[in-house]
Amino acid sequence: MPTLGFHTHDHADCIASTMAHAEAVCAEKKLRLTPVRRRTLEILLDEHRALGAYDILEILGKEGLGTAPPVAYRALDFLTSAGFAHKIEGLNAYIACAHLGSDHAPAFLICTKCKTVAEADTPTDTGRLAEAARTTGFAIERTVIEALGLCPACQDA
Amino acid sequence: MPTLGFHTHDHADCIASTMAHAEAVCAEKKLRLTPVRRRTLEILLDEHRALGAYDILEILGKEGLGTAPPVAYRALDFLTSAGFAHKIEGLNAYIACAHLGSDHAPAFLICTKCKTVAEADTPTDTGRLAEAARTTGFAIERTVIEALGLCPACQDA
DNA sequence: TCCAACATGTTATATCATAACGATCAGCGC
DNA sequence: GCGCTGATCGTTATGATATAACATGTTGGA
Repeated sequence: MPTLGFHTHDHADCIASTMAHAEAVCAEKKLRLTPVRRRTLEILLDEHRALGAYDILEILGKEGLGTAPPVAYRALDFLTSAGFAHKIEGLNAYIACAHLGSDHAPAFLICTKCKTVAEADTPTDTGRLAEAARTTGFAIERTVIEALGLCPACQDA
Repeated sequence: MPTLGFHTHDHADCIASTMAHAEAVCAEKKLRLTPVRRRTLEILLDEHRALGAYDILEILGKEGLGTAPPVAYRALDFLTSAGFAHKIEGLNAYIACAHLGSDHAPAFLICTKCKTVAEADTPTDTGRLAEAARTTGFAIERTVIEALGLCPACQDA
């Protein structure tokens, strides 16, 4: 069942619980949630929308955490590899994972106006892509499932 | 029923029939299939795999059809707007549409090694994204549905 | 014929991303 | 503690993708 995000929620709690979860996963898997990585994840969670690598870099720079592009890209690589964040290919932007903990093939509804993103998780082994892959012998490594459009709020405006 | 592309086929015929179809559509919709646009579509059909805008530009340049990036991007914008080509967001590359004529939400199986792309068309009003959009009031303008991985041939190699 | 819309040519620049290399740091066996 | 090893970081430079802006040319209809 998809869980979606165009609604209000306890934001402070969602940040805190996700950070706690990320720390637990890092401890378990011997990953290192360094200051830059931690802060990058916080920024993504805080905004709750898709951010470009250079948007993040600008914030990191103001806080003295680095100014060169690789700083942001390395942090984002780590977060996406660990499953803590996803890349939105349709926007060349990044977003915190809204479903930490489940092994998932994320699907996104992306508002092109306000850049808010709703994440709907789907099983990894069903759906048209999985079916097509099975019938052709294709080995899926990664899926990109995105819908670009306008969220309810931006349609009204 | 998806039609997929990791198999041999009559390539000359597939190019000819697609070009003929494109011309018919342009005639009907009063679109202008100019030399650059026509040649760009031919290039995409000829390769039958995802090509970057600058790959196309290089070929166009050798043929005297233009050397500056906007030449390629404008042709690609036209082709994608008209539905004759699609952008593969996961590769920042472009490919000719394999299902000209049907109003479709394309789904792709993309080999990251040889860049061959299989296009499976799906109805525009079903599936998880459409369902999620309906339940949230999201207005979909465009969908990006891609699986990146290895095709049968590249798995063996 | 003239106009308006569309298309093209060109320069410059914006945006997104990574290669490469040396310095530094954390964990680990001794 | 010492030194090894692999991960991480800081930095410079560059590569790859994409568009803004504006002048010029072309097309087809009023």
